[in-house]
Amino acid sequence: MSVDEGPSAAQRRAPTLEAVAELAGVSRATVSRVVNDSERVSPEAREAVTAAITALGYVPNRAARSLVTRRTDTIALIAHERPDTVFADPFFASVLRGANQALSLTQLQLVLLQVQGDQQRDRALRYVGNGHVDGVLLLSLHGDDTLATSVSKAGVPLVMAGRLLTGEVVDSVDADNVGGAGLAVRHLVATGRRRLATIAGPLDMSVGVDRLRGYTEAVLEAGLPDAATRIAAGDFTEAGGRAAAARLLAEHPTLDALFAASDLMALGALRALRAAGRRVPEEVAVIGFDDAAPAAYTDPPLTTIRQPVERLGQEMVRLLLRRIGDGPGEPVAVVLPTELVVRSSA
Amino acid sequence: MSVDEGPSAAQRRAPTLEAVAELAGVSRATVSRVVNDSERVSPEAREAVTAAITALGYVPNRAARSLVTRRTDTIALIAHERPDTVFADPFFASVLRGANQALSLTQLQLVLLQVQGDQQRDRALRYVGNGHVDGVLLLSLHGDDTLATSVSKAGVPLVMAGRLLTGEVVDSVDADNVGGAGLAVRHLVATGRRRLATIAGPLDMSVGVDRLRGYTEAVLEAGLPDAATRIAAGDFTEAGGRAAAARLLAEHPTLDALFAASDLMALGALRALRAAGRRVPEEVAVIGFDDAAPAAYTDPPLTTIRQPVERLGQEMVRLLLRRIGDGPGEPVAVVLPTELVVRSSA
DNA sequence: CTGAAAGCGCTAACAT
DNA sequence: ATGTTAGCGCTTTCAG
Repeated sequence: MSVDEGPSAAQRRAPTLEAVAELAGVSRATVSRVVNDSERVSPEAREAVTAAITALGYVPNRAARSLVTRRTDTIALIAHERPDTVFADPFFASVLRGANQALSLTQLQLVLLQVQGDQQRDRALRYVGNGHVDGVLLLSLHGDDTLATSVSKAGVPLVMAGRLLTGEVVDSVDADNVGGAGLAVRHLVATGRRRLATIAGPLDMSVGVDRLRGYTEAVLEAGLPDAATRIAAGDFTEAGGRAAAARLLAEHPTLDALFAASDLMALGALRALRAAGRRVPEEVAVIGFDDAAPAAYTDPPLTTIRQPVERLGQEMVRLLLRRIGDGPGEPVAVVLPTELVVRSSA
Repeated sequence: MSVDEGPSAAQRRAPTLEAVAELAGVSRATVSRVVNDSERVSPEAREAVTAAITALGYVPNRAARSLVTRRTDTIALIAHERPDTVFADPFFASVLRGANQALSLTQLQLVLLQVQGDQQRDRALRYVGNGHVDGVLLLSLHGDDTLATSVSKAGVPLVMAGRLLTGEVVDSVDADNVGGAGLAVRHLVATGRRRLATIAGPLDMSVGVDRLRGYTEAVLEAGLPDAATRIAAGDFTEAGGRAAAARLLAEHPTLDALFAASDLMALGALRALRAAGRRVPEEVAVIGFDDAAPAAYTDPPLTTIRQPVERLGQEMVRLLLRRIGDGPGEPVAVVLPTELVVRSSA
């Protein structure tokens, strides 16, 4: 048995302002005022209108409104990813969740713009640049910054995650990656480790750069200059982490702790260590950053530096809303705290 | 240094049809015809218009168009989740990716409607019911079907993932869960296992029901009626899987194979087995369904039944587009094949 | 094949 | 405090 469809929504025309006005015995303008709860409207009028609205099930027509106000009540989330990349990135999903949450307090809608090739890039840019959205959230997973500046140049409010490596400053929200990496190092040192090494992320992304910098600064501060030289590059993937760990292990057989700049790389490191017959954490402690991939899935659970990914999404929206409301101004860079989450005895 | 913002997009008005018409020396109507590449337009006119369009960088104003056509060129993805649920579900992200991919071939935009409480539910329903979108993709993670029927009743084209348990039929795309579970059982039996048990998913979701049914039918067919009684309920989470496995193990200490109806539950089972000192897969083989959670993260990698999650998203969009284009008709239920992916010697 | 004209439903001056 | 009016940019009859 199929669900009864009735007349399609496109056919059965929704009630208009006009209808509400008539039923309430006022003018369209008054109804509009009530709907946008602006200006002074007499209590009686307001009540009559409200009643009519509920009676009719009136919902404002977004298109009509948008046509005159030039606002769209819509913001775009642009995820710029290379063809090879996983859109199913848990980081992305968590940010999305946070953003949606913050947005659910407003009347705004979120549209998703996935950018892969140059063609999609241009399409997204045109879409955004032509007033189809009130603002843009940019998740530039690859530190590719031309999108950010393009959007910004188009005069559309923009908030990005992370920061640009070019030195240009746009509104952004980021986790305290430098501080977090320091946290990891100090934890390892405090638990007696001395021969540290790190698996760094891609250095064309601010997050990769910052986590490496945090590591380096902290090991130097701890009086472990050698550790600052034990660096292997990873690419934020499990395979990359595994390979990097294997290399480090080969070059520095005596290392007793590994800081991986991402959760997936930490997982890879764990595997490499196991494959090499090293015991974790007895022989080699592993600590990773937590980018929302299931770090807790590892066995044993790895100690991690947690960044508040969901909150990051929330803050991005909050900042964007502020910018949309207040207009342009000095760019703001919000930095969210990171946190050490001890999960094993490492 | 901050990015130069210039006049905001809202201020600097985008070129209109009118402008294009003037530059091309034709009427607005002709430009409109060219833009919608419809009707007969003389080659010369078409060319002049095209040139003017590129010269001006014209992009149609969606709001204006939508106002008259009553189409929105927008479809909504509704994810209905209970408060406790993970939006960061890898399944969701993969479906999203697939949907976006299919959509990128069109001019449609995707808006995301996250539904958590009743309030958000109603809001989404009003939004959808009032012609703000041309169609709806429903990811009812919890088998809650009232949303589906509500949307359908509102006359808005709808495609859901999975199927309704009420027996109502709406357009849907689903993986072959029954067949997949059968695949798992036959694989286990073929590799010499005889004392099977299953960790079932929630039975208020079609996916839970179907995977259990597939298991049951297959073990009966294999002449293992006892296996049909060894069922523990899980909730698709790692913790649930772990607890269920522990229970099964306690009741049936001699079991030699476990079919988990989700990847996370398979992971939980793996942990429970390890905690109980059982070796995997030597003593107990574990096989799980692959819902896009990182099943490959387990160590050893688990053999899984893969469902094509990304394609599911694509097919949902395709079906929806067809429905939007062709209008109502007999509901279609697309079933996607599942596949055995052998990863260990289990 | 093309143009003129009439709105789509709403908001925002401007009156009153 | 409320009503009147003039569009927003586009599509779509209807004439020609």
